[in-house]
Amino acid sequence: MTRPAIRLVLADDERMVRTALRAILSAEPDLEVVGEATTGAEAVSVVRELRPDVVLMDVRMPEVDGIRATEQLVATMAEPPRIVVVTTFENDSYVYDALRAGAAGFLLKRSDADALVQAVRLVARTDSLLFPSAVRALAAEHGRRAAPSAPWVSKLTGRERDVLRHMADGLTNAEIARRLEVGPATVKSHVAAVLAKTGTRDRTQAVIAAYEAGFLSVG
Amino acid sequence: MTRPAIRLVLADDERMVRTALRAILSAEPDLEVVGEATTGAEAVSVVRELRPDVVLMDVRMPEVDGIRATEQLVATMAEPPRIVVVTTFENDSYVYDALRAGAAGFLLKRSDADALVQAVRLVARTDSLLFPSAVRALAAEHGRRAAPSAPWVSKLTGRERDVLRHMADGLTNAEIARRLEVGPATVKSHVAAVLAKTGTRDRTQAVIAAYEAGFLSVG
DNA sequence: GAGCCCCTCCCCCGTGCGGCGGAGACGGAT
DNA sequence: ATCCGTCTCCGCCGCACGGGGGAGGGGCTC
Repeated sequence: MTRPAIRLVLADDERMVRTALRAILSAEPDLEVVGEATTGAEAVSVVRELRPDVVLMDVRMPEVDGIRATEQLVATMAEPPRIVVVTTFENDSYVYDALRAGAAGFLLKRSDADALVQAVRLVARTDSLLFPSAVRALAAEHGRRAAPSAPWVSKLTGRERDVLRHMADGLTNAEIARRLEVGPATVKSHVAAVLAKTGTRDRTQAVIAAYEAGFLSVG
Repeated sequence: MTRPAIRLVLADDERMVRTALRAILSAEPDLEVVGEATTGAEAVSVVRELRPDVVLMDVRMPEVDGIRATEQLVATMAEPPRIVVVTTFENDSYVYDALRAGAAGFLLKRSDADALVQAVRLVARTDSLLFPSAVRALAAEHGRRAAPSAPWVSKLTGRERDVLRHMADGLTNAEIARRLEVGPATVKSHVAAVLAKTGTRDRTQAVIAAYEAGFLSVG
């Protein structure tokens, strides 16, 4: 049963992460890391050129993020590779976007080496298992809730949107800070900006406004 | 690294399917089929008794179907096993129900032996991989449209509903007290009860829960 | 280079909020 | 007659929150 090795590309802007992933994956005889990328744009070109079987794609990357890179690859390649989106937190709203963009899998950075390797093998070899097109359908439907939007939506900066999304998950400022990997004071600033722009007085009203404006894809 | 074998229970009303699954799975040294069931009801009792690591659960079964059996197991067991729901068609609406019921995975009957084995190993060993809580969230949301209201809704008293509605209007406790013509302390009590019954931490989370449960008339 | 926006982070301060642990009154159930 | 659930209300406490008013750096445009 000697199959050709599974060819992998790693896309992550942090060298340490790439190194760690490479170390884990290269230890497996049936896995071969054929390329790396440090930005979303680079990921797209590297993947187009090398045509790997699986891509481990970080969400957070300079220039073009992992979601957009995934979108582009899935949309433009005849036979796109299986793309596994890697992130730190499972409740990240990125998840939905990742699935909608066409990601085949979703992996947490805190996964152990064993899980990582098995996940790679799994997505590489099969297309009929854990949540295949069904998930795509779910995510697509989720996204179809693209609502008309309220006036204030367009006035929010990128960071403010991030913060509002997390507010709408019921997180405290401290928790949001941890997830966004910034200081609590920063989150406070963004929250204040969100409250001002949404014309609300506290986080609860802001979340209500978000729901009613269809800002959240749930609505 | 000799780990204890992964203990499996197969639940399927067709003997042929069980035999086939058993043949495939038993060929692997690290997998052990410890029990079988032919109905949903039987699956529940067998699983409760044997406490396997993974259950392969057919959707279509006599008496109680696989979805309900999954629901019951996940809801009632302290440490429910990983339940992989098995079906024939991927666009089956069962998929959504399965995920919502708490299934850890979803497998198509046309999967080859290799995929089956790997899927079992994967769900057994890890809980942080391909589409974890995110899928659950998606499925839950999907279900909300079809079947509104959450379990906690019916448990709220009349007054608690009143208070929750006003909370969802973004009012403070003092404001709610004025509208309901009661003391602020009373509102606090009701709010506390609402938080307890909705399993939320603060009013923001409670409002989110209300929105997502379709508790509000306009949502 | 000046101006502007965005993101980051800091201080102080008042308070709304939620947890904890009560209590009295009413009404329906058995 | 007793019990239980509901609604009403109390005090105390700690903390997360939001307001006010900043500061510094990077990136953009003009």
